[in-house]
Amino acid sequence: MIREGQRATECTVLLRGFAYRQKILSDGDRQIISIHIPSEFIDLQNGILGTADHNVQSLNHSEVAAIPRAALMDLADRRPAVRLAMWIDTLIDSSIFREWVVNVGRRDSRARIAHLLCELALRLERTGVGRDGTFDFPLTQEQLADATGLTAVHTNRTLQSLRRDNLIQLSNGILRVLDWEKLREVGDFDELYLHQQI
Amino acid sequence: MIREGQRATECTVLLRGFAYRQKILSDGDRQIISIHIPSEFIDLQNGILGTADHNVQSLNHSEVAAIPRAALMDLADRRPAVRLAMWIDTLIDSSIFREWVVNVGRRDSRARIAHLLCELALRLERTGVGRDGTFDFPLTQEQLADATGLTAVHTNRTLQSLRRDNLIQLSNGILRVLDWEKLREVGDFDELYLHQQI
DNA sequence: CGTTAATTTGAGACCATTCAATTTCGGTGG
DNA sequence: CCACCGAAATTGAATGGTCTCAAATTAACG
Repeated sequence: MIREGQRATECTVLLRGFAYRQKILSDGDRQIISIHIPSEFIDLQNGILGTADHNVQSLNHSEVAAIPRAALMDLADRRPAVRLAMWIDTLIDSSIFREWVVNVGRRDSRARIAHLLCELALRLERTGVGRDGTFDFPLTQEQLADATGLTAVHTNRTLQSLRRDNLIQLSNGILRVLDWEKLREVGDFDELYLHQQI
Repeated sequence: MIREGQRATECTVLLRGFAYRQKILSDGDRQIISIHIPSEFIDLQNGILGTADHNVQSLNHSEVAAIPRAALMDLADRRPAVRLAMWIDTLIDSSIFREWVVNVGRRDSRARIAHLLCELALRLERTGVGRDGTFDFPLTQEQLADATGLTAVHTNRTLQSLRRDNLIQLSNGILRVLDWEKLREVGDFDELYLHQQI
């Protein structure tokens, strides 16, 4: 959808499906930097900064709305409320990155994955996708690994351990959270950083 | 300087000295999320979001300017250029976080530290602090460790390995980059993400 | 100088990786 | 509907990078 180094001419909002942002290292390894669910801006920052510093890919069949950069800037100039909302959107984005730094920097594999699952489940719930602790979750284990800084093999084993403890159920692209409280605890999850309290 | 959960009433700009932002995990571990040098905003995002989601600490004796949140917002409303500049400032912040996710997520200890040193050296150079590859660098090895997701012990050994290869010199709070190109290569460093090209 | 913080060193343990092989799953064509 | 295929998930065993714990050395500072 967007390639690193590319000049931004428009901004896109994800309407349906999942998307993710990633960076590729010189040795071919990759790190997934964020995962996006419907209704989220996926490259607002590129629109403002001008040059993309990372790639954006769609995860499954997805649908986006592209807004010309100029139109967006014009809107921002004329509507203070919209402008502030967009700024806040990018700031929450930023807050999530900070938490991800913590996640990959200081948590062990179980906590990393539990934390990521908590975050996504909560965000999905908040946007009304999925309910009763059941969500679409189209990430492969390899993608999950690249998002948590682990290998696919170890991600597999860690997921098994979370399943064994009856914290989650994950198969066929469907995630079911069986024990919210425990999962939160394992993932050291505190949602303050999502800045979602209304 | 700022404590997690605290309501923001003012924004601060760092005038002298270093500062850093950190998050403390429930088990007491900590992750340093960013390091700030003079002339940078250290909590603009808190000013806009309202609640701090992390702590900010000063590293050495430092000096800051505190701007009342209301005054800043007022300025933003009346001066489009300033407003955009502030937005861009927070976006570059965000871009740096993304790179840090990659750094702690997918690079080994040598690369992590080399990358961090490259980033800071470049930022210091750009703001005119230090020259000839020589910079103030007041981080202790423990803080360096918390910024790279390593332990202090391993950070020590890794620094020794970088010194042994004549890439850097680091002691008494002074960093000297001896071989820019090699250090860049070891750290897999590409400055695009700093968005500093003028 | 004395005291505490910071750095350095050593050895052993462990979490996560690597490499390779096997099994399961989802989709496709005959 | 079954056979087939590639992708994804799973398993095993060995390796290795980083951690842990503890002690020694050096630097910083009043």
